[in-house]
Amino acid sequence: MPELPEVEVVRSGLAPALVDATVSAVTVHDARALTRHPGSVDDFEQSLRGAHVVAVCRRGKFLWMPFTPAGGSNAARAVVAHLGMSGQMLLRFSGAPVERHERIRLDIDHPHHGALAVVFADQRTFGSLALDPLLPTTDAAPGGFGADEATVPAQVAHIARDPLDPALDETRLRRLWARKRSAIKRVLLDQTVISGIGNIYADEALWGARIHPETPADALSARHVTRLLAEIRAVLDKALAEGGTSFDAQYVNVNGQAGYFAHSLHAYGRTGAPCHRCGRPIARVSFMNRSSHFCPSCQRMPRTR
DNA sequence: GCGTAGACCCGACTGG
DNA sequence: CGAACTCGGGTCTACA
Repeated sequence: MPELPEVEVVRSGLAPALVDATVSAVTVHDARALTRHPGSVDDFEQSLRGAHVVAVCRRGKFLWMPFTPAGGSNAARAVVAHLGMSGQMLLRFSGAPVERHERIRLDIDHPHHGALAVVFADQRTFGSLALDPLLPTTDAAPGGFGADEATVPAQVAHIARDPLDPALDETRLRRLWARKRSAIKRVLLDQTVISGIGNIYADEALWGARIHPETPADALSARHVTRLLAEIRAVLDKALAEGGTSFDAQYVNVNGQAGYFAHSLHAYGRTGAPCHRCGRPIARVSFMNRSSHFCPSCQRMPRTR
């Protein structure tokens, strides 16, 4: 469930069940899901058993759950979750059968919802869970969506704030974009500049702003940048409202349900189909070892450099 | 030249 | 044979 809207769907689905819950058991089916955990599998299981979950937070495509350890006092660490290309967080009843591609299961007890299972399933294993220390944010603002505390996990510290974060530093963002000679699409995908945008929403936002994906970022006018930022926010908001983009059963919410935004796409995956603005066919080019979709007629490169 | 920062490629997987 | 909503480490280049 990879980009910001899909990850936010997961965050908001997990929060009611996980905030205030206590972890009763941890089952690691596949140690590859812990490649980003600094300690051993045993350390992961033992540190988490009996832990009390304080919040479910998100910045860009990263999720984290601050917790107080069994018998502990304050939340100094968090479970960091990244879904990679195919990760899912599923909420199941206690004792539910092992899911296809299930990598890790957390059994939890919630004061209102009772016993539940949180299942991390991941076909391609690019996703992971990890325990990570919480560090203060450099701007003293809350670490991300769903966070009250001004902290982020160490693994998330280098990730920029996302377009839906009120603490996003737009001045810094404009300055960074103005300095980059790389193609704007590449820059949109750089999570240290602005986070949460992946291949789908980069193509969609550039289509909406009528900007060619290979336009050098520093060639964009202030007006282009304003339009692009507005399109980014609009497409992410709309995708979130529609439950995210689901092409297949891979991208689902915590209850296994797909989102509807795939029906609203204008560029991504529409190779050869008529542009919804001008009717000319959407082009697909290979770019950075992945696909870029755009309208060659509506999205022109600027004439000057 | 050295050291550093930025840019970019590629591998890490499963499976339609 | 290799589509695919990911990330970061290694490596190369450019420059002070």
